[in-house]
This record gives sequence, C-alpha cells and structure tokens, in this order.
Amino acid sequence: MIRITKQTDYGIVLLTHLAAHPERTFNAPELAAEAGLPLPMVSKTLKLLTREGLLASHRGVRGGYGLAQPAEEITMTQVISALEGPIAITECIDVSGECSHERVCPTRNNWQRINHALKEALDQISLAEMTPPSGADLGARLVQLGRGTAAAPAA
Amino acid sequence: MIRITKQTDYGIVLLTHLAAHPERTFNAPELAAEAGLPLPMVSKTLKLLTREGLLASHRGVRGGYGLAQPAEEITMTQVISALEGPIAITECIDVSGECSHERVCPTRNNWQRINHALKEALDQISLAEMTPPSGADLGARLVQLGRGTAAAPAA
DNA sequence: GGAATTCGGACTGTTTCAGTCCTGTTTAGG
DNA sequence: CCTAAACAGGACTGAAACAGTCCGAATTCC
Repeated sequence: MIRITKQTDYGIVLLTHLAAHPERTFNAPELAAEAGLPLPMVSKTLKLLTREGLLASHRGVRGGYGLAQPAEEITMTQVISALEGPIAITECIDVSGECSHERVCPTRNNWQRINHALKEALDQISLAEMTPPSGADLGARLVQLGRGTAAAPAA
Repeated sequence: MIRITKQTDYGIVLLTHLAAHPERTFNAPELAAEAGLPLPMVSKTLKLLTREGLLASHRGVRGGYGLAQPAEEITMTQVISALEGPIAITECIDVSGECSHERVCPTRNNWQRINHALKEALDQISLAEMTPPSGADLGARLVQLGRGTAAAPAA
C-alpha cells in the first residue's frame, strides 16, 4: 500500500468541508468539531495549508479560514503536493540531471512515466469534484479511513 | 512525496539484475555483492519475492534465485504489489461496499479514479523495460536513491 | 553424511508520523 | 488603549513503521 499520511487525509476532509460552504469562513475549533478531528491536528493542518497558499486566513477576534480560490480551480495535485510534497513516488526523479547513470538507466525514464501518470490523474480532479453536495456530514467518513481498520460494525 | 519503501526499491534493483542475466541464477551473497546491498536485506527481499511468486528459488548446495517468468511478462504492478501490497493510495478503496457513505461520497469514486490511473501506468511497464541492456552496473544507482541524499559527487 | 544454501521468524535500533503544547503576533471591539 | 479571540510558528513526546540483523531449521548436491 502506497499510503498518504494521515495529515493529508485530514487536509482533504477539511478542504472539502470548506468547499461545501463557500459563503462563510470557519475557525479552527469549529472545523475540528464539525469534522470530528482533534483540534491540535486540525490547527496544524490548517496552518500548513495556509502557508502553501490553498487557504486564506484571517487573524484576530473574528478570524478564520476560507478557500483561497474557488473549489473548482483547486486541483488535487495542488492539495496533495501542498500536504505531502512533490508528486512523485521515487526520489531519483525530481532532481533533474543529477543521476550520472541516466544514459544506461531506463529505470529512470519509466519512473518518470509512472509519476507523470499519477500527476495527470490528480490534475484532472478538482476539489469541487471531491466535495459532497453539502449537507452530508464528512466527519464520519474519516472513521472509515482509520488506519486499515475496516471494522465496520456489520450489523 | 508519496514514497515506496526501501525494500521495494531493493527488490526492483535485484529483479532488474536478474532480468539482465536470464541465462543463469544467483544466490543471495552474489546478488548482494553485485548490487552493493547489505546481504541480510537482500536475503529478506529475495525471500519475499519468492513467496509472492515472482522468483523461483532452488535450495541446496548449488541453489539460487531466478525469475519465475520471462522479464517481458512481469509487470511493475506485480512487482510493486508483491513488495508493497495492493496498488492503492488510500485505504477506503480496497474493501468494497464497506463505506456506508458511498452514495454521498464522490470522494470515494475519485480516489478509485486516481488509483486506477496509477495501476494502469504500472501495468504498462514490464520488468524488461526497466532493465538496462546488461553490462551496466546497477548497484551504483542505489546510492543515488539513498533517502533524498542527492549527494552526487559532481566531480 | 557433510557442506552449502534457502526458509521462516524473532529481534533491535532508528526514523517518521501523529498528536500535544506553549509562546508570540495580529485584530476586533469596548 | 486594553483585552480577548483567533492565527502563527515551533519545540516536544509517545507510538508506530521501517531498515537492518541474526539464528535455527529444512533442503539439496556431492
């Protein structure tokens, strides 16, 4: 399993929540409560997303967070690379021209192919597409994802 | 960075090495020496690949390892899933029908899209394509990959 | 029967990740 | 101007996963 970190997962949940209510902003405690996530983690994640330019923050008494752009214009590539770093499965890729074996290394070119395909796929999905119609509660979904539990009470 | 484990990387190096010399077999110490990797890790990785059916092992005095199929018929999907588990970036995918929010969860469908694209890409690359023309020394490449070092002695 | 080799699993140190907490800075409002 | 609410940045800790090691048993060739 090639897995993303939990913080990335949190980030996606938070972003979709914000995308579902574009008319208003949320502060960290509100988001934590509504998504059912630990506040410190939410706070941390929001800060990161802000630094990466995906969220606009407003300080002070009535401060909070909102999307920096319309959800339709935010791609999953942006989201994942903000939270996880550059989209690449291997490391021998991003630094171009470093690998002196390049000529005899078809491996490298093929990794690029793989990474490219992944990036393509992520590019074509916007945050808006990941967002439920509103109304629907996202917090519950998170439980499903919890580290391979799959312990759905199969009542 | 969505990264694969080091063992997976080792595995790919070992497999390409075997693919480059289809006429013979190698035992663990030989492979470790020629790839410049720690023997216990090589041994561990070879065992795993054998259990997963990618390698054929032969015990006893003149034992060793060889590819279980021609390199052209081994896809990167097989390799990665043998070493890393099922090809999927998220967990809410592989267990089908578990997620009760499926109807209101476009997120799920889009993750499937992403995972599928990745699998597609891996399916279309065979081990043979990843393998240098032979002769070329693969061991050196590994050093390049070492945990983001990129410390190529640019002399 | 002995030596070489794979097989299976237990074990340990290190790194990364998840989560917490604290201190400072900014802003609204009285 | 002063206070309270909120974000910003970073240090810190415990837990989990990973990388790597080692040993005893089973198998096979000579």
